Amino acid sequence: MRISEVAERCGLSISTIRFYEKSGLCPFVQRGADGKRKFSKADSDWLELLASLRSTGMPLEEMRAFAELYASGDDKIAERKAALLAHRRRLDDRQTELDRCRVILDRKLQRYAEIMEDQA
Amino acid sequence: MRISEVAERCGLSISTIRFYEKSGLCPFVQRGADGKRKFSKADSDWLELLASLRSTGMPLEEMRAFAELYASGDDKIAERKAALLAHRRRLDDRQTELDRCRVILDRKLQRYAEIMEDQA
DNA sequence: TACCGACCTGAAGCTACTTTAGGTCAAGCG
DNA sequence: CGCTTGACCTAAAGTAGCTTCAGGTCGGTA
Repeated sequence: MRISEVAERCGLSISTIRFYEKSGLCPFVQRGADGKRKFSKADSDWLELLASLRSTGMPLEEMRAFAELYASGDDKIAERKAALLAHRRRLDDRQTELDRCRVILDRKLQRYAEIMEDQA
Repeated sequence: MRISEVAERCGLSISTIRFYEKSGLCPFVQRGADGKRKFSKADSDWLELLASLRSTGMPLEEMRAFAELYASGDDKIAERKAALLAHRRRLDDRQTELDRCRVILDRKLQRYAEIMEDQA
């Protein structure tokens, strides 16, 4: 698969994919004789997972550690699961924060609506 | 109110508050004769609102524009409401993305659980 | 043959902070 | 009284996570 296709699939930009490779988040991506990256289905899936971890706030450093576990195969499954469970909790925190902000925002919008009512 | 109290209340760090002031997000904060910032209740509330906008992804540039509307008082209420409504939609997008990532994460955790089952 | 589009690299630029270095001032203590 | 401590101040440098830019290599097409 070409880099543009993978970008399309996983929702990361082409430069972000290159940046991730350079940062050691997917060091296993192959190259063709022409020097271009060749992505397998597994590579694409991995980048999609990375994208969803990143977009919910996992730091690159932690993703790099996770990538290393991933690279050393199924005997690190327990550690990989632990890493994702830790992130799962962070996701719940995000949800809480999102709800909290929604309340603040909606209250403010309500107040604005009332002021505009009075002005009319 | 001292800067440390405001930081406590609104959940921003002291340096972030100073940085926000320098960036024009709260140019109205008063100073004492000693040069120290003196925050009113309104200042604190404003920073709390900023914090919740920021933590749900509003860019500083947009916050700065919002701060300008805020500074010019109640005749800009309609525009302020429009800005918050636009952000409200962004918040919904975040929610959608969060849900999407939760599904991916939970599916992955499920897979790991199965693999560990097989290994046992 | 000349150009186009998709890829490549390294380096600089950008956003939103955080950290550091160095300084002021009031309060408390021996 | 001098000394330290702690909370504040500033300007500047550092950091994370990208994005953009400048410049170069291909394979295919008019």
